[in-house]
Order: sequence, then structure tokens, then C-alpha cells
Amino acid sequence: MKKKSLSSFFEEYLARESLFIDRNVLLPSYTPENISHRDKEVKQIASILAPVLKQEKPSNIFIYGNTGTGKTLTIKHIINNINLIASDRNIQLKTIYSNCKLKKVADTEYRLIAHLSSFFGRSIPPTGLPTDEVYKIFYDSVEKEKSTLLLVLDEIDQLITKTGDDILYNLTRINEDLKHSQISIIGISNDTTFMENIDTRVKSSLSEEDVFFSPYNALEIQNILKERASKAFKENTVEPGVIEKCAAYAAREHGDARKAIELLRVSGEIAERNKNKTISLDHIDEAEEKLEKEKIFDVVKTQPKQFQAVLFSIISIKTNSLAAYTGEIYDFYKKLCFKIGLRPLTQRRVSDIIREFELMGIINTKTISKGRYGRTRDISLSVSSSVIPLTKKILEDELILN
DNA sequence: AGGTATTCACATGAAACTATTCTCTGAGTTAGG
DNA sequence: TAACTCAGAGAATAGTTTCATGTGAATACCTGT
Repeated sequence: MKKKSLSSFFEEYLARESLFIDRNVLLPSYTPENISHRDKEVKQIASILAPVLKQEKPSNIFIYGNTGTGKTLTIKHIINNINLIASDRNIQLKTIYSNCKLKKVADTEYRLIAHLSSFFGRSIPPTGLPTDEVYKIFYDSVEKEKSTLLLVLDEIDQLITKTGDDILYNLTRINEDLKHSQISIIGISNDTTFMENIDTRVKSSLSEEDVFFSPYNALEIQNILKERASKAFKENTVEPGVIEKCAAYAAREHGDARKAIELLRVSGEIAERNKNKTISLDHIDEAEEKLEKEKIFDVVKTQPKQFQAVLFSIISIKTNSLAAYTGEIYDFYKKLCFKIGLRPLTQRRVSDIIREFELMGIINTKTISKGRYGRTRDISLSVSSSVIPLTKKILEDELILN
């Protein structure tokens, strides 16, 4: 009986007409043919990089701007084009794109170099070797290649803040030693203030050229969305006002186009699942809520026990009183640990954990001084109150399950 | 009243420690010639 | 004697702890009026 209904469900699913032509167009991994509203930047970067086609070393570039302003997209687009021409004309050129945020791939000095070496077919063990050794392997493989190397380091700020600026220094120094090859570094950063606090020597060598990506305004996001929507959805499936609303949402988030596109995609998915023929404004609201829920549930479930315990403490205190301070949370947390048989961490560590939750965007904190009564952080939840009870429930389950 | 010094309750920073995972090396062992 | 095994040294890394220093403003304490 059940089997039958299930198969009929699939039948129906297949028979139903999809709203999408190509869902991939709305995924973050999609690279469009041409990039709108970034002509100036494309031209600028292209002219800086053009010398590689004459076997000359282009300047290092530092690209910065907020998330979702098309930095990665633009650079990938340009790199693709250069690669095409280079292979056409038989020009010795190798480009490597590496995202420094990816855990276990390129988020430390050792791993970054190991990762880069892997592009030359050298596999390097995840640990055990001295870092110098890894540098040597990298150096040798680059030297043997006898070509120009364009190195794109995305989210380079993450790498530098985590491991210090030696890497950049070492990389630029390797370049000086190379005889038959040369390396150009293209650093991409989401943090617009990042350049201010790194070593001046490194600074001047990395940012021989600067390119700034300003946030898209609402109108530009609308255009981008329209373009994507026309490729992703069938005709007349998007109700009027939908694009505008998505754009407005993203403009609120500092012109983050990625978010707008994601919102549109999820709206489409919801509409399709509800068997609606069109995507309406209500679907966007639903999508927005769904995205927020997913964000927090993901975090909650994947965090280690200690983090969960801290978050649970925050939520518990927050639901009982208006203000939550570090001290109270730590007390609650310690009792909680005792109850569930967890070894409590020091307050120092818990303080860091709280900070990390803030970085994840789950809570907001504000350091305040209560004068004679000390200094602390005022902690508030930054997720909508509708998801809190459920989050608390999930945390409870996770914690008790040991 | 007005000004200055204290003081609280943490924040923030740096260094050191712990545990885990992994490679490399070289001594000892084994099996075949 | 060559091949193999296996323990120990050395690395990288994540997650902490320990120690040290910093900090903003409500109060306590003066001072002179």
C-alpha cells in the first residue's frame, strides 16, 4: 500500500511540469558568460594581467570588497579567458585558484603550499613533513614548469589572520629565487580593512595594484537577478515584484548578490514543491525564513558538544531574562556541564566560543561597562524568535544523547 | 559641588601545553642465496 | 645480504589552559567652598 503511494508520488513528480529550465544557473558555483555591472573592474584587472601573454610577470593584485560583489566570479571569468588564449597561442601559463577558507585544504601555510603543489602532480602528506621541505617541493615543481604562474588566493584574509603574514613574504621571496618561472599573486579579500594591519613589506609587494569592488545597488542586483531568472525559470513563472523584493532584501545585506540569488532559488523550489505555477511574493518570505532556519540548524547540529552547551546556556538565560552577560552564562554553563557530565572549559575559552558564535551570526554582542560592577558583554540572539524554541529543543536532544 | 582615584568583572593577547595524526629513519629480524 | 617490521623521533594542527595585561564608567573618597 505504502509502496504504491510512494511510486505514484514519483510518477506524479515526473509528470509535473517544473518551473525551472536550469536550476544550476542559480547555484553559487555557476559562472555566467559575461558579468554585468563589473565592466570597469574586468577591464582594469585584464589590463594588469595582460602582460602574461607576452611572458612577462604581471603585477600582484589585491582585490577587495564585500561578500557577494562578484570578486570571485570576475576573476574566474578573466582567468578562463586568459587560459583560453594562452592555450591557443601555446603560451606557457598556469593558473591556480585556491580558496584559503576551505578547511583541511588551504587554511594553513603548510596546507596551502601542499595544495598548490598538488596542482603540479606532487602529492604531499597531510602532516609529518617540515614546512621547509614542502616549500622546497613546491619551488622545484614551479621551477621545472618553466612558465608564468597566476596564483589566485581567495579569502586570503582568513589565511593571514589565522597564520600570520609569513606566507605572503615567503611566496614573494620564492619568486625572487626562481630562474625559469615566475609567480604572480592575486589576493582576494572580503574584509575591506584587512590590508591595514599587515606587514608593510608584504603589503607593498602584494598590492602592487588594488582593485576595489563596491557593493551592487538595488537596481544592479535587479538586473543580475532578471538575467539569471530568465535562464533559470520558464517564461511567466516569476510574478511581478518578486525580483524587486529579492533585490531589496539583498541591498539590505550590503549588496550581496549571492544572497539574492539564493533567495530566488529557494523561492522557486518552494513554489515548485507547493505545486504552484508561479513564484509569488509569499514564497520569498517563506524562503527567507527557511534559509534562516537552515543556517541555525546547520550550525547547531554540527558544532562540538562544548559549543552546543554554551549556546544552550545563552538561549536558556535569554529566554528567562532580558540581558545576558558572560558571567551568568558561564555559571549556567558550568552547572550544565556538571549535569550532563561534560568537563567544563575555562571562562577564557567560553569567552572565545561566544565570540565565535558572534562571527557565525547567531548572536550579537556588545561590550559594555557597568562601571563599578565591571565590564562584560551584553549578548543577544540575532536569529528571529520563531526558530528559538525549536533550536533549544534540538540542542537539548543533542546534549542529552551524550 | 566638583574632581580624582578605585575597583569590578570581565575582555583581550600571548605563550605554553596536550593529544592526535602522520612521516621518516634506522635498528633489529627474517628469509633466501 | 636484501627485504621487511616496527618503535621512536620529529612535525603539523586543533583545542585548550595559564599567565598577563587592558579597560570603561559607576562609585568611593577627597578637597575646597
